[in-house]
Amino acid sequence: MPKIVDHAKQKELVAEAAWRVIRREGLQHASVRNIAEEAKLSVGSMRHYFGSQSELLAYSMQLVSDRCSSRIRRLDLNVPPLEGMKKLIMETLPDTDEKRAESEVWMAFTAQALTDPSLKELAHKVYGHLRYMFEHVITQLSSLGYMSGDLDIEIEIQRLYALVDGLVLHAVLNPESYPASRLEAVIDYHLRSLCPNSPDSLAK
Amino acid sequence: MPKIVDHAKQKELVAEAAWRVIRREGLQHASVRNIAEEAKLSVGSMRHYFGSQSELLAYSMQLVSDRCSSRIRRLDLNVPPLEGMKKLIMETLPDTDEKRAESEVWMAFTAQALTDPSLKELAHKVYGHLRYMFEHVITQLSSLGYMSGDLDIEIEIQRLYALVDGLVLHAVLNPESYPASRLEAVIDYHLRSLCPNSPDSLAK
Amino acid sequence: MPKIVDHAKQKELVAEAAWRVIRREGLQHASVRNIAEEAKLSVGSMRHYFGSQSELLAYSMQLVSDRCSSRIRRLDLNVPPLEGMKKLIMETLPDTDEKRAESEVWMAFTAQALTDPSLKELAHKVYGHLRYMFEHVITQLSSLGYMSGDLDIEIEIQRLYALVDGLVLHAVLNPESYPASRLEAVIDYHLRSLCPNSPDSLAK
Amino acid sequence: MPKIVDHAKQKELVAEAAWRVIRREGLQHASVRNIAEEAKLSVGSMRHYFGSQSELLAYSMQLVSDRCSSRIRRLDLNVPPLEGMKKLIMETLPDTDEKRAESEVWMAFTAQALTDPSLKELAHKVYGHLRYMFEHVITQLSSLGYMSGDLDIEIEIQRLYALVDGLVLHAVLNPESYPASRLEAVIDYHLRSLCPNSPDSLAK
DNA sequence: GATGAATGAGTTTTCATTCAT
DNA sequence: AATGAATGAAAACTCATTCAT
Repeated sequence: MPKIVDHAKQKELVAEAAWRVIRREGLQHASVRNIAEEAKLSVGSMRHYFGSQSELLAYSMQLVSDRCSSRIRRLDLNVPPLEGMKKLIMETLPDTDEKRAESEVWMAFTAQALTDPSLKELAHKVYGHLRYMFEHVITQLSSLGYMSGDLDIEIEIQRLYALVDGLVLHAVLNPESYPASRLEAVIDYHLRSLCPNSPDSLAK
Repeated sequence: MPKIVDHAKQKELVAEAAWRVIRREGLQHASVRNIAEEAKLSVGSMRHYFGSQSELLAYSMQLVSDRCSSRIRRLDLNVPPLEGMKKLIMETLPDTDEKRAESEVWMAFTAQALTDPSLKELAHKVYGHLRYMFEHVITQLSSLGYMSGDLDIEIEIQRLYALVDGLVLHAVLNPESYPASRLEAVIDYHLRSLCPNSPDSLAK
Repeated sequence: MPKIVDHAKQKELVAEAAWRVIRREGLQHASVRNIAEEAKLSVGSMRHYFGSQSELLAYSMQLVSDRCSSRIRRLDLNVPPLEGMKKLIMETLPDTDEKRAESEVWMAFTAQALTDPSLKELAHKVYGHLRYMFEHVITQLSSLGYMSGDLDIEIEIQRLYALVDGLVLHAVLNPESYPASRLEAVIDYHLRSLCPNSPDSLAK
Repeated sequence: MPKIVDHAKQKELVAEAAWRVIRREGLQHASVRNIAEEAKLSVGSMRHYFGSQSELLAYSMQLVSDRCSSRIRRLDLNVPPLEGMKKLIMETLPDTDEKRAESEVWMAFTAQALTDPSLKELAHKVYGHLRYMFEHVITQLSSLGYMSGDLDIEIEIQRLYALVDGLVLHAVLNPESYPASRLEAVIDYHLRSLCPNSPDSLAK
């Protein structure tokens, strides 16, 4: 079914055009017309891929999450546990141009999700997935005995997740103050402070 | 003599109407028309107070920052230092309805600032002020000898600021998971982990 | 395949609707709305033909000039030279309803061009073309030896052009005082006074 | 009654502010607000001088004509007749900054008068006055025997008036091509061609 | 399937005018 | 008398969506 593949590919191309418009002009200018122009398509033919603007935007938001997930899935985790956890975390941070693009777009969608129910659902789903990932990180480190015994697991999860999202926010707003090296340094620092008993060190 | 109206007060009333619209329907529906209706003014008369929509929105964004600043200025800091620092931090977190409202509005504006130069300027200014406040918190705790000696001041500032903004974000997106008590608990926890040598404890 | 519409023809129809509005109500009422209504189109669909009001008005102004040019181009100049020159001149004068319409519209645009840079450019271009035509008329008559030798060519050009534009103005403002016969008489008179040596006479 | 004088003076100041707006931005931007701002008055207080916008604009148009009339009235005509006639004509041409301003404003109003009945009346009245003045010029020169006998008086009047208004138009549109000296040269040239029998010459 | 014409509702902004003080 | 607040209408322009071809 080659047509299907083309169809899916075309949808991604349109969504990426949407990303470019959103980054350049903001979500409020991500009109069907502007996106069609950016994708070099006619307004009419975009309707074959997306039945409405909401559908297009929801797909574009979903694509950000999918791209991040598939990066994480492709990660080689045959490394010492502490470094593996760090790798997971680093995948969510804007330390490359591509990831910076995604973070900017994600942030725009997140703000929109506050008042747009159709986006809100996706925002919550993704929030849940990430929360689950950070839960995994903390429980792993804890069950490996890297963390000191009296730590509060739930708070550590919330602290780590908040730290990461706060860093994403600050890096997006202030990219020049948050180069890849700085983001990595903050994560290394936090993980080290969490894991005084780790036998691995975060070589860098 | 013209009709006497408290110009400044009227501007605040309009800005607060803008907040309500933004919270209810999002920034993209914060049209002059909708805000005028919410403020129970005619569109035309709103122009006496704000010459353009940008001006209105910039003022509304500024007001969020001003409200937070004045709350901080009114704080009674005649308390043990660690508790004082905590009070400063807590003022920025959405632990009341009023502050939740401000946070939601602030988040919408922040996302918009990514692509709107006039808002970007204000976003950066406020970012600088907050960064300075967190710098103050960390250097105070450090110079009081509460923190262990080998901590990296710069990273601690960035970590604290990111943690706080991440918490704001999560609390706004997931208010039911982040009641006031939870926000306070995370902050207490972080401060305690920073200050193993503090003579004060954070009574709760 | 899209609905088939003659794009160029449609633009002319809209521009002619604009002319009618301008003649009836003046340039200041030549709003997009009024022109759309006159053209029996929706405001929105006029945007397919003209991206903005300025574009529409510039096109409408250009059309006046184009119509006059093409009339001149279609002129049969296989006549005695003096009569040929007269025919050129007469094409610019409002001696028919159609030409009166064009002159009225042209005058409205010319006044607007004083303060509207996009129209000013066109006004100057057309001014140049007409000036060139009158230059041609004077130099032709001169090189044929029709004019007396001591005439100042440059001044004669300016005098002829000013006379013609002044007549257009007066005929537009006072049509009942300037019927076709009167306009022709003034031009005949001026040409005769210029060409005492002409072997042709301007039969009338 | 000093108040009355002030009132009249104030009206002139407002009208001159209107002129400045019209010259700078065009008649379509000569709104009550813009004129009030230019005149440094409040919108409300302008209502004490002009009951409506039409009234203000009509007065502003009238003022152009009045200024020109009073300049002509103040003219010293104790000079040879041909020079006197030239002086009359030159008063209507834009050969100084002040007169250029009036001509520009007049042209804007004249175009508007085509479709605005309240201005049309004034335009016609002024047209009549000027026509009368040019009639006077031609009949004077004729009765003095300066002109050759076989001239057509009526056509000469229309020719002179059209020439003058055409020159005004061209000078306003192309000021750099029509400095004072050029305007004067064209008028001198025309008068000389009209008056081959004049004993006076137009010294220059 | 693909295109672009068409539409009507929406946006911000400017405006003349009225009115309370 | 003088001011500026208030209003509702009208302006240009953008938009998502529908539809004929």
